[in-house]
Amino acid sequence: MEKARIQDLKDFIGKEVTINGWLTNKRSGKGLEFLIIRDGSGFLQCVVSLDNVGEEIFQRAKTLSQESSIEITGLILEDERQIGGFEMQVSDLKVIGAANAYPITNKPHGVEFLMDNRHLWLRSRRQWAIMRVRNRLIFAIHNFFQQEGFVQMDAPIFTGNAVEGTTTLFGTEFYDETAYLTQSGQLYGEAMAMAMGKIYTFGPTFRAEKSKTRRHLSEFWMIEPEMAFYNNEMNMDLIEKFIKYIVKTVKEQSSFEFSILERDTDIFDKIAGEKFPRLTYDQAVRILRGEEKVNGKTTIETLESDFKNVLRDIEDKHKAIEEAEKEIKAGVKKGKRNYLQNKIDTLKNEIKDLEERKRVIPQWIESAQNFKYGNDLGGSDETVLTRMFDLPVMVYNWPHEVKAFYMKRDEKDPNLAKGVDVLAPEGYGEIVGGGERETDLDLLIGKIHEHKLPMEAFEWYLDLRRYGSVPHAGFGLGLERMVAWICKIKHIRETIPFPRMYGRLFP
RNA sequence: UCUCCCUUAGCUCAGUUGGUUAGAGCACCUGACUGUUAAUCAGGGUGUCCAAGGUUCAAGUCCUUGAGGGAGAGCCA
Repeated sequence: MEKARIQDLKDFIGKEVTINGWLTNKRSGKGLEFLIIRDGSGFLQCVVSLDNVGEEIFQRAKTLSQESSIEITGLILEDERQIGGFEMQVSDLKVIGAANAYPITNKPHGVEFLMDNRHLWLRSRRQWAIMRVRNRLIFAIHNFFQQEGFVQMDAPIFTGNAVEGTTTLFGTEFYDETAYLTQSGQLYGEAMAMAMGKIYTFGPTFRAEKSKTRRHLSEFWMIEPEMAFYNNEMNMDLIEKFIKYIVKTVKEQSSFEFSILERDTDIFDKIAGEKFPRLTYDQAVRILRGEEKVNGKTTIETLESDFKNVLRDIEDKHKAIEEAEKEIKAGVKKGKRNYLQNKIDTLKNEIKDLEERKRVIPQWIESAQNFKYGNDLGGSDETVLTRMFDLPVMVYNWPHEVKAFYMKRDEKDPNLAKGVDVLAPEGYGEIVGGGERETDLDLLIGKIHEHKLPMEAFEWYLDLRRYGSVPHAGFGLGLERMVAWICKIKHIRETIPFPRMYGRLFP
């Protein structure tokens, strides 16, 4: 019997095939078993009918437990109602490996339980979809840079010194010396760019920040392009072209995954079609404080109307809960009661989220109004800024004090550095940070002193300015933050197969 | 490092002003139902109420300390 993967079933309509997979869910009727199987490439409902297969195979199907691995054979039919659009009329079923009391059921579980069972959680439909999008994203990123004539390079993971002195590093042993796990491949990227013209790194990055937030990992993957003969303007053009390419490609290739994730992809069309707002830091601060309007509204006005909407939503949901509870009290059938109880639970969770927003929006308003010129943008400030545009927002020309030592000083205003941050919409915040690099040897040496970094460790880097220095620029993109935003996942821990974060080293 | 919240059955949770024998759904098992979409319906039993100490006639419930987890701030991609 010919074997097939679920993703290729369109070539097997009306034919009999064998599929290897796992049972993900099961429903039953008299003389009928509906097995929902997955094989890694998709999902398929397989119908086992007592009349077709006989008593022995039917019993096998009836007692099959969740996540048992099987070899299943049958006729493939088109059926638009089913997941994936196909269905199998089963003629044979073999059990490869039975699963006993699989811990993750088709009902809700808590975060801690799921994280402890991450090795199994990856089999679930949502996690499957996220990992598939991640895969597509990685491929699209490589495609983009290869098409643009970039050379991929691997930067070292062991490093002898910090790139940005402020960040905490993971120390490790390197023979008789102390080495640190890399927190950026950028300096090495600059060296390689002088050899290749345009390069990009794609590798793991480690930061020992004791951050317990939804946007932080201790180990994450970063893409860092670096281009010779590039200024910050060209850099921003490239970033915009890059993000437009990514969202367009991923939308085309992952529609099934996005439907599982219930991700509305309309915003990707807007992003691919419209020009990204580019704000100087000064202008971003004015907008944030409510001194400058966007589309006729200030941030304060926008947030206050958001706040009112939140209050109204909370009230509506409380009313809906009351009504459902009344209905249950009046006495309904068990099925209806379960349905209503589920609805109430969902509403309660939604209210929790809304209460969180209700608590937080006034704080955002206050922090935006009182924003101090010269500071870096905080998490809420980023959310507020992007809320005004519903597009990725580029903020450039920053006060040089908040940026890294290698950032190029603005010729027109020595207080500014030619860096750029790209803020993702929908509350996701900074996904890209980059800028033009300092080429002035003396300024660079001064900055290394200022940041109290060990000069001898940077001699090789200074050589890049001594031998044929050119204007150059680049940026860094956090893959997991990108995946989180593209999939509209709340927490970054679901965007990488086995997250390493503060308080989590297993499994 | 700081602030707030949580910890009750294998899992998700409810448990009123402290008051008798701590509950529900799911998972699991048995049966019913010939097209189910988290199928449904009937039946079946399970607890170190996170730990230690305290208040009280009486603690899952109140207090103190500790452990684990979550959300946020700072820092950052």
